[in-house]
Amino acid sequence: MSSTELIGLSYNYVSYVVFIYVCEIEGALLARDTIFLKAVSKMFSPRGSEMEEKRVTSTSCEDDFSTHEVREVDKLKSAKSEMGEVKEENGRLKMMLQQVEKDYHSLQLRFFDILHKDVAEKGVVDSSTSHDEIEEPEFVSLCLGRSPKEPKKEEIIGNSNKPKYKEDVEANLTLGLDSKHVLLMEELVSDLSPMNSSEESKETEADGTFSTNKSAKVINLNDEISDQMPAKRARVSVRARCDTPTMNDGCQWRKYGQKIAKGNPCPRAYYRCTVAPACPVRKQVQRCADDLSILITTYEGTHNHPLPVSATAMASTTSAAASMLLSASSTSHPHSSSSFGNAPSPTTTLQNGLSFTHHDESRVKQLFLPPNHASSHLFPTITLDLTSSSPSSSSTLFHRFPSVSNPRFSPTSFSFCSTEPNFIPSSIWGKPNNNGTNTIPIDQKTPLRPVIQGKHFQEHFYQQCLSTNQTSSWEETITKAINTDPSLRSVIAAAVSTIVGHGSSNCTGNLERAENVLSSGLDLKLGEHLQLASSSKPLNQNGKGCLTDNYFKRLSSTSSEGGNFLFLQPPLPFSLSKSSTNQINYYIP
DNA sequence: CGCATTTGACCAGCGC
DNA sequence: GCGCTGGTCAAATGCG
Repeated sequence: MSSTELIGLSYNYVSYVVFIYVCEIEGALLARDTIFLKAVSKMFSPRGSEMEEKRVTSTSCEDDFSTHEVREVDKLKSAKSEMGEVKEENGRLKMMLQQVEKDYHSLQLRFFDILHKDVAEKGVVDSSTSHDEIEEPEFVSLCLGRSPKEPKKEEIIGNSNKPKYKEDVEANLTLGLDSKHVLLMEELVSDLSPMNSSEESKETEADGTFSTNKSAKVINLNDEISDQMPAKRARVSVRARCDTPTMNDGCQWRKYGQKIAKGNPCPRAYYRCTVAPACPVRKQVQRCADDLSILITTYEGTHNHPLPVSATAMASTTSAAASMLLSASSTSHPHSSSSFGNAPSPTTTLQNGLSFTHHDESRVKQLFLPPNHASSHLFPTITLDLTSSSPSSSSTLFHRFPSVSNPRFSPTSFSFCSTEPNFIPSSIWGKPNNNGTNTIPIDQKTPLRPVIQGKHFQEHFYQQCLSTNQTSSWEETITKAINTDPSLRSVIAAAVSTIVGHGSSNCTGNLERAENVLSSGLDLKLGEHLQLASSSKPLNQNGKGCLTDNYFKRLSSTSSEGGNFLFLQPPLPFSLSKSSTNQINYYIP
């Protein structure tokens, strides 16, 4: 693994941390606001005028009154002091938030710096490298599965150097649940829908309309964002062992065609999403020719409607994969596009999560053809391999799709390892109904994306992530990866120390502490974190916030208790494996 | 009867 | 230009 990938991994990792961190602080700020308002309302409550009345009417009982008045004045004073404390706390939290953002930004810059250096070095080696692609600043998409940004989007932001993420966070320093806040949260959630990084489908554009429900406004905002996305349409292909005709991903599909595709005796079925009438999302389902127990599902398009909760796991997974594919396709072409298909070429492949690998063509040709061979000429395709069970079965870990005729988009493969033959938890994709189709109704009680607001979003968001019940594998994967690779640990430790280190001037100490945190096991207690992040009672009995303190204690603690490092899990576990080739992967048995 | 699926026809893109 | 292939359409069919 090159330094770039290493930094990329840590950058991605740290992005999760920062996101959670910011959410924590925002939650704390909201809580402080509540206290502040309470204090103010206490001051101007009817009891105040009641006190005035008493002052006038109870002149005959001056002793009683004076006692009572003193009591009320004391209360007023305590309320004022409380208000002052809250204000101070607010200020501190704001400062901390700004510091985190600053550190995050500097980390980002460092990452880009290293990345550029790395690419430049490779550019020297490979003279055929396209400079345009080197300069393409789409690495940002590594963050939280976000999509690459377009200059147009940056123009809107107003500062091309400032990440949108930061801008949004800054917008939320107003502490209000205003539209900006909703937009931020909405954007974050919308990134979890499949293929949001891809452009809106032709159908949607042709229709020019969206659903007329109350979510239309927010969806249009998303559409505005997706309209700014690059004109690439990524496809996400999921390979999974599945006995049923289709994999239940939580969405509702209608079959509209079936074909016998070349190179595979098994027919390919075509489905379109029917959750919303005009939803442009399609999927293709085909059995693997080599192993009939493996079902290959290829998703394409962007949902233009809120997703059922049961569909979010798959949606977020495919979205993240697509984002990484799109960013990788823009950043890796210097290596992949030059000679792929003709000579043993160092084809960049996102394999087993975040590592890169190189294949020669002879190997590539042994692997199966993609279900969408022809379309892969047009669209970049990423494969999430959910079938592998061990690193030794490397032939099934990744499958390069030979896109010889058009090397522009080298299909990319992710691999998710599992020890169970049919490991996809029913909690994620549910169970197919009798006829094998997916007819999971949208839970009407579940708040859909457009109505998720502010703090409630956080809870909802985390709950959704938690509901995927995939905590352990990803935690274990990352934990083990970090434990087994000292260099990775160092890089992440450095990144983490950048974030948590602002409280101390001792950078070395921070680094050391962060390394200790990492080596102590990175026991990622998402449940605990949820408690923290979504707690409706972030204050202790004194009315002072303990949330942030707890957070920092947890973050900096090196005790064996674990829970010392918190971050958001991705929707599905990205397993990392170590193979014998020149790539460095991480594998969790 | 309504809805979902099946299946042959049609179209577009690509390579030769 | 022709043939191949993937993708979609829509009438026919099946099912509850």
